[in-house]
Amino acid sequence: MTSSPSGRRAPRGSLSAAATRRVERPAPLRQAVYDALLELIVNRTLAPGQHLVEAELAEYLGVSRQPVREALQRLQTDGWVDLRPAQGAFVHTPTEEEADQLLAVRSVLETYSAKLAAEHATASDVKLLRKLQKAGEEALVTANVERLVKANADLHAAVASISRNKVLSEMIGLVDRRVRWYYTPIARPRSRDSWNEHAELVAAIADGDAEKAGEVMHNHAEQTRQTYHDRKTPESSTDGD
Amino acid sequence: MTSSPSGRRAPRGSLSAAATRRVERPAPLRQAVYDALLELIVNRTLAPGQHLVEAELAEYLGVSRQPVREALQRLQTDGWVDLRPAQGAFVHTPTEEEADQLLAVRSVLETYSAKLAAEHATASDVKLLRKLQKAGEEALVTANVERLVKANADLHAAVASISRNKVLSEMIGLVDRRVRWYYTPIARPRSRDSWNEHAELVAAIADGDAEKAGEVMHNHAEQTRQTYHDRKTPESSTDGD
DNA sequence: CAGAAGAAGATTGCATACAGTATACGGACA
DNA sequence: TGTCCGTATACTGTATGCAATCTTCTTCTG
Repeated sequence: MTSSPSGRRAPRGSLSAAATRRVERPAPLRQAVYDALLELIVNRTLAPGQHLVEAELAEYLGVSRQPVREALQRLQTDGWVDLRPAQGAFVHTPTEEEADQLLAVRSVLETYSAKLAAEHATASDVKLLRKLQKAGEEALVTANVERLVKANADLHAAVASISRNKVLSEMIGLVDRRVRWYYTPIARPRSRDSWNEHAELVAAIADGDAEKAGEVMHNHAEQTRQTYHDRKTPESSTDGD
Repeated sequence: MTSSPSGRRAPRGSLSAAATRRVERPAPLRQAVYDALLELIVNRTLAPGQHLVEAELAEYLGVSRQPVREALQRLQTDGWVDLRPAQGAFVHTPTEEEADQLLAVRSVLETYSAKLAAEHATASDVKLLRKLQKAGEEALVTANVERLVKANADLHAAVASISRNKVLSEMIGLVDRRVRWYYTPIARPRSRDSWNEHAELVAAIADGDAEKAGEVMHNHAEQTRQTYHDRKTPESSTDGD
């Protein structure tokens, strides 16, 4: 838990492997801790409402409390944990209301991002989208839930990226992950419809039809929201949105 | 700086004064530090690009490095500083591109919030809006820049609050403050127009006309964006947006 | 004189130690 | 027997110390 004996930087030897954007910077431990904790929260190892004791997390992750605290700070501002003064961190418990509000905001943001994407998409962008779409369809036929969820997230992220608005893109990323967190445990069989809508979306973007793209995305998002509300009989689980 | 001798909680004597929501919680130092640093950044005591040395800030604020570090964490995730590994914190330097992207996102979010506000506004909500509008108009005639800026922020915040979507409201708050930070140093004489548009907005919300409210807010935001781009001759300074 | 290697200072990152506060348990008293 | 109070324990909040790293200045060499 204490100290790694030697250095932790990548060797400076050859420039050959410089393909990777940048050599891992000193690799702040807090970032690793943040990722680890987020993973634990998302996959529900740490249940909503659970009290996170710094010392326990620190020991579990093999670091001191300091990086854990810093990670918890970020997790709070990103909405994953609540930090009650003098009491500590608690995994955030999503409410019905909050989930709906997030879905609403996501709808607005994604609609806009789809519009922008249609305006800015290059040929290679469209190519990427089609590739992701194909990956999704394949995951659909193999009924591989994990791949399906990932394909879905990738496609949406790609659209956001193509919008060329970084601020927007980051915000969508944040909102999206939280929505998925709330949403995933709820089984729903919307995958086929969902990917049909994706196909429509990609087509609209390829055409550079901003209005259409926005409309499709809006309906897509509202469908998801509706599905969320309609859930009553948790059928077989698949990806969604 | 170190320890307050006695307790800091309010006496439990009578419940009469329970009007104040909650007794001041232990008041985490990091929060105070966060507020202090944000203030210093916004009013440009800490210039964009400036290197923030933890030890200096700590001494200046009369605390140890720890709370400063935690505050810097939050400031980073909120977009006010950049935290370069092993180098420290630097006040974020806004680029043209980023400012425009923020303005775009804000436009989308505020438009939506105006729509929702029109749908949810109660009589007392409208009353509050009219009061804020009046305060703005008064600040306008007295040409009190500071009051004008505040009145403007208050009105927008009120609309966001009336939308009854907390997630949205918080997001707008975040984006708004950053926009204002980029925007304020640029002189612009849009106040009169701006408050006329505000009046229109309030009227639409009072009518419960969501479409109209959204449209007015959209135009309002796009005007601001336009003004931002058109700035060439920094005329007399006033509030804006 | 230009450029590179080296050393010293400054600053971050992480770990540990201490103090203050909240919660839980147990006993005394009505 | 129930309630209140006091004590003990656990955990957070803050401060300090140390090692690793980055920056800058100096000095040496071509």
